[in-house]
Amino acid sequence: MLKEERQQFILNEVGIHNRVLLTDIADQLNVSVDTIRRDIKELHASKLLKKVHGGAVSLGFNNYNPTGKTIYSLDKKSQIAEKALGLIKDGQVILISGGTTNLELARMLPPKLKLTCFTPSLPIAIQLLGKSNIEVIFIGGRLSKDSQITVGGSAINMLSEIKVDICFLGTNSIHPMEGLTEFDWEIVQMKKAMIHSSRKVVSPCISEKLGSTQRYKICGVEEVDVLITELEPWDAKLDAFKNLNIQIV
Amino acid sequence: MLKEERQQFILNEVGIHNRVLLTDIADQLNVSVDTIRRDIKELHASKLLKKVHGGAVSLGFNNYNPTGKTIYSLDKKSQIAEKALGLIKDGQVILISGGTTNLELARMLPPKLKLTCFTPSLPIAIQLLGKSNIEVIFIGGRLSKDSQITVGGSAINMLSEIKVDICFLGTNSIHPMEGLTEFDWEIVQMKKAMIHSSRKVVSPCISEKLGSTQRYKICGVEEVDVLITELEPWDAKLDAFKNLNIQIV
DNA sequence: CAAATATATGCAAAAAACTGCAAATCATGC
DNA sequence: GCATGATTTGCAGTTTTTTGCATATATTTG
Repeated sequence: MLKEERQQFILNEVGIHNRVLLTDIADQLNVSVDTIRRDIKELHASKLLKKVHGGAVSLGFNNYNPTGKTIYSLDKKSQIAEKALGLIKDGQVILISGGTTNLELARMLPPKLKLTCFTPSLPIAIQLLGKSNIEVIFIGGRLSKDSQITVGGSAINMLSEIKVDICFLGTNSIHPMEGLTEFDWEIVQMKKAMIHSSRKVVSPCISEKLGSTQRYKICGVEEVDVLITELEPWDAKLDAFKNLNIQIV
Repeated sequence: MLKEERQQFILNEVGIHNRVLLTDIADQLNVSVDTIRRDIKELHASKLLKKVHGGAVSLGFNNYNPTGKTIYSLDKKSQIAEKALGLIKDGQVILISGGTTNLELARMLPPKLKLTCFTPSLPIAIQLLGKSNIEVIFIGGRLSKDSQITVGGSAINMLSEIKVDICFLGTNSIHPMEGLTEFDWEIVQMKKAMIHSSRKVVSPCISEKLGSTQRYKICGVEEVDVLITELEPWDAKLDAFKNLNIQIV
C-alpha cells in the first residue's frame, strides 16, 4: 500500500470520526504503529490534522458535540451509517429521526450531496446546518429533554403535512413478530407519524437491538422497507428477518 | 479514549449544564477522578472553564460559536441579559428570538425558574434544554444557515397559533423614528410574526445599535414595550427614545 | 469541632513517543 | 542487468507522558 493511500485513509477516518487511534489505524492497515506515527507526524506538519498523544483529531475538533453522550459502539454505528449513505440519491427529500446512529449518518453526509432534510432532532439539525448543500427543515414542537427531539401534537401535525422519499427511522427495538417497539409513548407517536409521511422507511439498527422488544408498539415489521445492521448478510442473527419482505443491507 | 476526547466531553457537559461534578464525569467515562481532576486543571489553565471545589463551572460563555463570529461586547450583553431576567416571572410563557444577547439570556435563566419557552433559534434551544424546569417548544421550519433560526411560512404559521406573555426580540437596529429594521427579509417576516404573537415585546439592544437602520422595516418603535440596553437610564444616547411611550431599563 | 469529602503530591506501572539502525524497496543512470 | 543512493519501513532501546493509587493536607458541612 502506498504512503499516499495510507495518509488519505487516515484523513478520511479523521474526517468521519473526528478522531483516530494510532493502534486502530495500524491494525486496520496491517502496518506498524511507527509507520502510522510518521504519517500522522507528516500530516500534522502539513496542518491537515492535529496530532495528539495516542492518535490524531480533526482540526475543528473542539466543535460542539451536542449529544454529550459517549458514543460507544461507534464503529458499528458508522458502518451502518455508511451503508445507509448508499440509499440516498442526490436531490432527494429525506426525513431523519433522532438517535446516535442517525447522528452519525448526518455527520457522514458528503458535502457535495444536495438534499432537503426534515428532522425533529436538535443534534442532527446542528450537524446538518454545517453542510452547505443541505436544506434543513426542523419539525417544530415540544422538545423532550432526554431524547432531544421534538414531540407532541404540533410536531405530529407538521409531519402530517409532508411526504418524503426516505425516512431513516432510528430504531430502539425490532423483533420479527412484534415489530418496532419503544419505551416512550410520545416518541412512539412521533415515529408513527414519520412512517406515515414517508414513501420508504429505512431502519438502521445495531445488532444488539435485533429481536428485543419494549413496552409500546410503533408498527409491524412489514411497514419497514429496509433494515440496516452492521452484520454481514449471512449472519445467523438476521435469519428471522429474512422471509419478511424486508430488504436487508 | 483520547485525552482530547475526554476534555471535549467535559467542555460539552459544562456547555450544556453550566456545571459538572468530578465524580459524575469520572463515572461516565470510566476513568479515575484524578484523571478528570487533571483534565479540568488543564482546561482551567487554558481558560476554557472554571475549576471549582468538586467540579467545574462554565465561565462567561460556552464555546459553542459555530458562525465563528467574534463575540464582542460580551459584558454588555450579559448586563442586558441580567436586566431582562428581572422582567420574567415564574410560570410565564415566553418567546425568545435569536441573537447572542438572547443566547446569553437563555444561559442565565436560573435553574429554579419554571417557564415555557418558545424559540426558533437552535443555539437557544440547546441552551434551554439544559434547564430542567423549562419546557422548550421549538418553532419548526426551514433553518437559515447563518442566523441559525427557523424561517419561512411554516414557522410563521406555527407562530400564528400561539400567544405568549413576553417576547424577547433580538434587535439589530432600532431608531426612534424608523423603528426596528433588519437586513434579512425572511427574518423580518419572522419577527413580525413574533411581535404579533406576544402580549409584551421586549427589545434587548446594545447601545452600538441604537439609532441605526437597515434595509427592511419590522415595525415602529411604538410596538416595543420595553427597551433594554446596557446603559444607565440617564445616558444621553437614550434621550431620543424617552418620550415614545417605551419603558427603558 | 469532627466527619466527610475534595485536593495535592509522590510514586510506579503502562502506554506512547522518540531515536538510531538495518533491511527492504524503489528510482535512476550507466 | 546491475550498482548506487535515496526513501521507506520495522525493530529494539531509551525517554517521556499518562494514569491510577496511596498518603498527606485542605476544605466543606452539619
